[in-house]
Amino acid sequence: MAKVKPELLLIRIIIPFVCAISGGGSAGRRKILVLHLIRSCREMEMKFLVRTLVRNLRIGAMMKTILPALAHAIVLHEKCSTGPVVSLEGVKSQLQNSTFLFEQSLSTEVTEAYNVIPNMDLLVPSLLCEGATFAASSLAMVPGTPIPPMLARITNGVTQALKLFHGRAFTCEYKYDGQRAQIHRLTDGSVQIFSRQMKDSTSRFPDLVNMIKELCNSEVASFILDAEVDICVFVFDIMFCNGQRLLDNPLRQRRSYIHDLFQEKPAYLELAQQLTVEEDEASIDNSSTLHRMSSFFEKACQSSCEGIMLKTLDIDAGYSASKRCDSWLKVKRDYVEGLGDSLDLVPIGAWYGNGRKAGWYSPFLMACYNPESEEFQSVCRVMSGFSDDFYKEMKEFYSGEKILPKKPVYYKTDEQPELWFTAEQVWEIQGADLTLSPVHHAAIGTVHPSRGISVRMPRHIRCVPDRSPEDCSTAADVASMFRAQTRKMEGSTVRVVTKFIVHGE
DNA sequence: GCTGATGCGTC
DNA sequence: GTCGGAC
DNA sequence: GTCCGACGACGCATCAGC
Repeated sequence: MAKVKPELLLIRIIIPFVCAISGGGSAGRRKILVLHLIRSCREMEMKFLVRTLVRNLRIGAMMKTILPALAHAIVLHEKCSTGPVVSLEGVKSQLQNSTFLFEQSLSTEVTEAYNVIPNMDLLVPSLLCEGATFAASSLAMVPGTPIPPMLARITNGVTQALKLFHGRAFTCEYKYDGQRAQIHRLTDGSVQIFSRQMKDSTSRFPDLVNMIKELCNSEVASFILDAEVDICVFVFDIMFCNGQRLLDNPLRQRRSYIHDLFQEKPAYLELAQQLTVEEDEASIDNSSTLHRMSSFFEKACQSSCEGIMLKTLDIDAGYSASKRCDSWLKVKRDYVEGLGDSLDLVPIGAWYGNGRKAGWYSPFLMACYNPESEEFQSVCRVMSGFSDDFYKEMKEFYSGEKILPKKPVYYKTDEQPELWFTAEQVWEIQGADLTLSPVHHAAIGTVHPSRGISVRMPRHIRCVPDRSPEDCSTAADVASMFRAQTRKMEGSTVRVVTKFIVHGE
């Protein structure tokens, strides 16, 4: 192969090459291209080329860095275009004196604007046009451009939540187990739906689009709604309505706008189930309030919801786009002590960690025990809930004799960890739900012929000391927990038919 | 045309 | 989604 | 307090290779 003379690596030249590679034998051609790229690298380029290829740049330059820089650029831009032509150094020294504070405030404005409308295609032109006079509020919300959804803070129980909202009116809502959907109606009458990550997912919900068009009142021009969608649409907030930005209106007010937009259609489009606690009831000493909240939470869980949300109604009750806020709290079943499904599992293998966990084991492969077949059957991987010190301990503990040369026949799993361990310890693992798994073998053949059981969002809670691996959770335990869970779901809600068939793109 | 691997997006 | 840790 | 990077289970679409 001819030696490639190192040329400047330019993204605009490389990308079309990469994109063009597809079809038969493309893997080989891709390999050659990467080889050429690597040969063309100089100094630091290799590091970032590789990081780019594995899609993990790890340079810590997120919007927090970019946005102030953008503000800085705008100030420089203004200076250069309005004042006499001076050297960049001259501009910089000027800035340090008079404009420094001003630049800071512009930076705040830019950041604020970006939080609400994270769209450079809108932000930059507006900045160039308005320059130093730019204000976050002047960047108009546009239906069709998603805004980052507001997020909630984790709370470990109804009592803690009530304590946090002491003296303020608030609402409790079911937290439905579905997908977050931001529903936009544009002035031309079309409807667009965005996911939690602000991806356009309109095409995945064709039936929902039609229903929205059908159900909203004729005088409605445009809106942006926040909702959870599973088989029904549960609307819980509105951020924009008929040209009006509602982000700063308190939730109680925003809610009234929702009522004006639609009639509810049970099992198709509903407002989220809710319970209101008024200011004078919102006291930690008020046992009646606590009781109402607890039973509301119970009811939510029984209706196959994940738990409840709590939101202030009047005070600090705006819609804070993209922020995880104290004005929205969530209480999930599995956060509450003793309510979640927790399993005692045995680490039977592990992979080597990456990045900041390089040199440690992460994740670990966890298994339950099946005494009948005398097998350890995998349940899940786990990488969350460990302290750095714990990783160090485990690196020392699982070494030497405790690392097996190959997978024992009585370990059952489709996973292929880099290392197999002898069964030694028992760890308590907590998760949100149990699921049927295509890869894990726990209780395989009992609740499903070819699938085992796994656990959603597993995390390590603690080590269970003085427990022999054979005394961990059994396959039968896991199976019965799984059955209990599905029973609960069938017994409660009126989940009739799937109305929103999710289509691929 | 089928199938296993991979990527991507949901939680 | 969860979590611990760095800042 | 906030942010960030470690990674979890799954289902689906797409692709590469036979």
